[in-house]
Amino acid sequence: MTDKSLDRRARRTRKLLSEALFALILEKGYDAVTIEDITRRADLGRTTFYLHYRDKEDLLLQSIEETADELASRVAHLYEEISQTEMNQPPSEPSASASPVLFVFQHAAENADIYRIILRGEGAYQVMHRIREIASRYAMGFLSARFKENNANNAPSIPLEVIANFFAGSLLGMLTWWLESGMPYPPAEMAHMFRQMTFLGLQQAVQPLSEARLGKKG
Amino acid sequence: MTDKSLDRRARRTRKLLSEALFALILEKGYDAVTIEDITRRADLGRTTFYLHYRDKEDLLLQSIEETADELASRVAHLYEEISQTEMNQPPSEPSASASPVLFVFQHAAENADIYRIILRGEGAYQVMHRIREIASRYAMGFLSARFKENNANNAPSIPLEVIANFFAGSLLGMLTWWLESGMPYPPAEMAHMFRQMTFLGLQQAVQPLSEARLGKKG
Amino acid sequence: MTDKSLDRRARRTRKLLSEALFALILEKGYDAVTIEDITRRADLGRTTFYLHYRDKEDLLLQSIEETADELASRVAHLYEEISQTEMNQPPSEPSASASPVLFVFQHAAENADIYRIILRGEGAYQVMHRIREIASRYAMGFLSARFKENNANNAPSIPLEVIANFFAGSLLGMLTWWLESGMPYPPAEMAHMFRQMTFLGLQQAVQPLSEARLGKKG
Amino acid sequence: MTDKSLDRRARRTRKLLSEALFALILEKGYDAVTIEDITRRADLGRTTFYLHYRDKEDLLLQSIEETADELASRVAHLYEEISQTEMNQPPSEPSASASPVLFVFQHAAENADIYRIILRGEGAYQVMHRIREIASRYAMGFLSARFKENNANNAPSIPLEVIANFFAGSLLGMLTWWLESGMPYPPAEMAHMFRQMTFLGLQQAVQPLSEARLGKKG
DNA sequence: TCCTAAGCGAGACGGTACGTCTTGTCTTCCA
DNA sequence: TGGAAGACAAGACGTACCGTCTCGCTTAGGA
Repeated sequence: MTDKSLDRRARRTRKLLSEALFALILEKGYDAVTIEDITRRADLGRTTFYLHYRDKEDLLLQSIEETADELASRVAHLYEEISQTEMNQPPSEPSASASPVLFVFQHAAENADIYRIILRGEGAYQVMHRIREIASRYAMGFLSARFKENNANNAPSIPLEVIANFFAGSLLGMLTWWLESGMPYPPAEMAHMFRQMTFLGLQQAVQPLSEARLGKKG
Repeated sequence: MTDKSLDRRARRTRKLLSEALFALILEKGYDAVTIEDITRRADLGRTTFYLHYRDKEDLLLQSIEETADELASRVAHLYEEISQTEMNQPPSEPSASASPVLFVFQHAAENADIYRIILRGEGAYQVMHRIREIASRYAMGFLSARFKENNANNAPSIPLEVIANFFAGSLLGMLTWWLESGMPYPPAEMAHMFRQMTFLGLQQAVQPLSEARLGKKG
Repeated sequence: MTDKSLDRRARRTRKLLSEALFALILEKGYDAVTIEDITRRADLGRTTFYLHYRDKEDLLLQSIEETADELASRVAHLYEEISQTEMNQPPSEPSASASPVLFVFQHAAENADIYRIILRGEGAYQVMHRIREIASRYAMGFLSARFKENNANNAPSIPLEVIANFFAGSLLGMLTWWLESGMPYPPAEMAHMFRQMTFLGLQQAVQPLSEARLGKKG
Repeated sequence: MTDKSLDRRARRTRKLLSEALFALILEKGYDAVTIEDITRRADLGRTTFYLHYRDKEDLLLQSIEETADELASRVAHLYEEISQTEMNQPPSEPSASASPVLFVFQHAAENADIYRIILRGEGAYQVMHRIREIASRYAMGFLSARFKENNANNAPSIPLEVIANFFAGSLLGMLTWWLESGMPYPPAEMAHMFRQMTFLGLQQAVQPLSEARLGKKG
């Protein structure tokens, strides 16, 4: 069954099903959602579900796939742009405009429901894993490039793998908290704060005036 | 039914059940574990399960409770000690010995199975939530104390709530990755790296020589 | 769910179930029969049982219904015939050919298994009750007609209700004994003996020669 | 565990249990009664039940035993008396005073609850069977004696076995109907009507004036 | 215009797990 | 020692979903 062979009707059916699933997950949680719940909500017969999906999980994964793919490819694009653009700029001023971090917060805001579902770990541990991987892989690439540039012959004080996963974990953690709290700050601000905390550290965040800190140090 | 009224036999039964559950979750994943799986493994009758727990979830939660409580109370203790001890020390040198962060990594190493289950979000989203809260609440208290000390009249550049959740998210992210990767570094090293990345930022991690950074800044 | 809407498959399933039930009741007694026994014997899934019946009792009752209805309607037919035919004949010669009593014994012989189950009171006290009512109601109608014909202005020495129930009780008692003893006499003979005992009394049965009795009476 | 070894306390416990059982059977029917229902009603622990009885059925049987034994022995006594007394009396005048039939109705009236339970076939098919046997055995003996007396060399027109079972069936049928209808006639009247119907036949009952019948015959 | 393949609804069916209920055994502790 | 309390195994119960299947209906696009 090629995607091409799907006529309009089938496509509509699939859309109805995935919308019903998302709505129901947010209402009752993934586990409590029944295939019949889904088809009843979508006003379809239970048999029809199995005409299109193997599983509740299959439906969820396929429904999320699109969003995840979009995120992954856009991040990849941005990463390439940045690699070329920022190469010649001081790393202490992380790109503000087209930053992948900003993009992620924007993307999450646009697809808040789906992100909430993913980040809650509803049903599909794998999806969360995949998102985590996308983030850490991006960080990995970015960091290794940056590191090579700056310290070609010194090993980093912290293994890149650790840094990448720290970065990914922080990002997912921030996203989760942000979405669960009802997105109390705009994406741009979140991205800014996130970059500050990530790159400059909490110390600087707690002591806003860099002079204060440097003064104490000196 | 007071815990006190539980005689030795009942206590043993409960222990058998929770051990069986942990083992089975790690083998097949929470969802795939059946009540009968559990009782068969524990060599008990299925009815007996319902004599002690309402649910598979009830068993999991009660079994985790202990570990979570232990963690929470120990962290609380450590926090108090630190509040008193570090008050008079420069914040740029995070306590290394009795640090709560170190303690968490140690505690996770000791209870690796349970942590893995919790952090995977297996079955109980709430448990993960609770752990996240413990972490962020601790961070909140710690940061607000630190902030008051240093900048009594300046608002922090980043809201404390955001910082606390960033901290909690990072910690859980690190723990998750660390446990899923088979704990490739000892707890002490993890705690050290985590503190570095968290407090001093990734910039410093990528550019190991503090001179380099300070030089660029200066 | 009309009987009409049941397609061939469902009808077959129901038949398999009721046959299995009858066989098992005769093997182990109603109480000892398990739903799973029934479905295993019928080569069906246990769930399928509940698709068609609420209960073991529901299955039994529905399965018996048919037989009971058949009996009731046939008896009603016979009763009407007799009412018209015997009206003009001396009541001292109970109809031998199309007698309802004979019919009942024949019907019981044809459906021996079901009758055995009913008369043993296996599981369903109500069924036995219904059969008893069919018999007593028939007798009631028959007797009241006969009585009016003969003694329009004299009250019977025994209340008709009592007579009718005596009749019904005798008939069921005879049937029970007959079936439990392996039907040692043919239905016709049973009907004949039953009519003799019922209408002419045991006295006559013990003293076979009518002369002897009449002589004593006269 | 001899009956002798039962001290007063144990005897009281047993009595409480059997009373509870009877009450509960009449309330909800034998099948619906639970061991715990019984012990709760008797204000005893469930374990205690098993100290005295194997089963719910065991309790019922043992509780009924007494009544059944009493009936059987009294009927036996009466039978012997009658055998000696009525030998010399015309059978057309069934003994009215100390008749076993009358006794049975009286006994049933006195133990109405137990009889109702037995005759409904509640739980113990065997008990009903035993009662039926007592009745038919008695009738058997009585009839064979009577028959020998009157027609030593003629076979009876109806096998004695059949007559005896007819008699027993009629009696149990009458009793059942009588008790279920709330005993609408006094025992003596029931016994009288029963004897009339049984010995003289329904024909006579329907046509109260013996002349009418004899007239038609002639 | 028909006809024909696909989407779809209805619902029987086998299967697995659930949580509940009752039973009968056993052990411990109390009066 | 009789009884109370209650843990436990065993197993049937009725329910809820699941995924498969068969049977018909409808409906839109190609002959």
